[in-house]
Amino acid sequence: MRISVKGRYALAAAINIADRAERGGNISASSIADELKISKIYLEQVFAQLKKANVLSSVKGPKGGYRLAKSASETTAWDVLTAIELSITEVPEETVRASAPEIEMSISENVFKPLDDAIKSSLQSVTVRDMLEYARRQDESLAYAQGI
Amino acid sequence: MRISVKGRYALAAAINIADRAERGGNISASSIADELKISKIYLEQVFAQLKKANVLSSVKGPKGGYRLAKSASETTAWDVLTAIELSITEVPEETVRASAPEIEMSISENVFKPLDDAIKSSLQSVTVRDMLEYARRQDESLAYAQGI
DNA sequence: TATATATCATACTAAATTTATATGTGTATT
DNA sequence: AATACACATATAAATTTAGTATGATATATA
Repeated sequence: MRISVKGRYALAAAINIADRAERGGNISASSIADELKISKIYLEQVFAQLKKANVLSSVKGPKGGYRLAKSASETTAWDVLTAIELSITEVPEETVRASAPEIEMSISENVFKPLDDAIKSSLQSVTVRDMLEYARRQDESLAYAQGI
Repeated sequence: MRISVKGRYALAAAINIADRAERGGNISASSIADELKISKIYLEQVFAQLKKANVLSSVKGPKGGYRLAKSASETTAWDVLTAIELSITEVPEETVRASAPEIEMSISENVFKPLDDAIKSSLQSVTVRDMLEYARRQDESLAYAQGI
C-alpha cells in the first residue's frame, strides 16, 4: 500500500512537461531527466507506459519529444498513476479465497471495493493543471524566501 | 499501490478470530492457519505485528491463543491494515525532492495528502463486526446455493 | 543524402521486499 | 512432567522494483 518511485516520476514528469509545453515545442526525455535528476533510460520506460495509456503523445526525431495527449486540466493524477501502478483492487490470485470464500468475499466487498472507489475519486479530482499551478506558486515562495 | 497478501491474511484472521471468539475460548494460531490454509509460522509473524499494534491480545500455554484486543465493532480495517502495511504517505526518501522541491511539494500536497485522508476515512468506516456479519450472510447463501 | 537527435524495443542485472521455513525458547495448563 | 501454546530469530526462496546496456527506427535539417 504504497506508491512507487516510478509513479512519482510519472507525476513529476507530467507536471514538468505541462509547464514547459506552454512555452512551446516538444520536450525530450533527456531534458526532463536532466532537470529532475532521473535516469533517462528509466524515464523512457515510464513514458512508454504513459503513452500506452494515452497520457502522453510523442514525436520522433530531432525537435521531437513528448507532450500531454490531452490538456493539463483534462489529465488527472488518476490517469497518470493507473498507467504506472497496478490497481489496488488487483487481487493476488491466491490468498484465502479457496479455503474461506465467504471471508474473502466479505473483505472484497467491505474493504477493497469502497477503498478503490475512494482512491479513484480522490485521484480523479486532481489535475496536472492543479499540480502545475501549485508548483509555480511554491516556486515563487521559495525564490522569495531566498531573497531573490 | 496494492495491499499485500499479508494484509489480507491479517483481515481474514481478524474476522475468523471474532467469529470463533463469540463461541468462547481463545483461538490458537494453528487452528486459524488450518482453517484458512495459511502457513502457521507466517501467521504467527503477522500476529506479532497485530499484537504490537494492540489489535490482538494473547494468552500463552494450553488453552491459550489470540483474541481481539478491543471489540469487533471497535476494531476497524484501518487498525488491522496499518499494523501490517507501511502507510501510503510513507515517502521513499529519494525521488525528485532535491532537484525540484516545488514539484515534489505539489505532489505531496495535491495528491498524497488528500489520498491518504481518503484511504484512512474509507478504512476506518469498516469494522471487523461489519465484515464478520457480511461473511456470515454470505456463508448462508453459499450453503443455500449448494442445497444444504 | 548524411548526420544528428530523438523515440522505441528488448534483454539483462542488482537490490530490496515479500512470503515464507526452520529451529528453538519461554510459559501456563492439566 | 507432559503438553500446547505463544514468542523470537535466523535463513531462504520468490517476486518486484529500480536501473543499465545495447541497439534499432524514425525524422528534421544541413
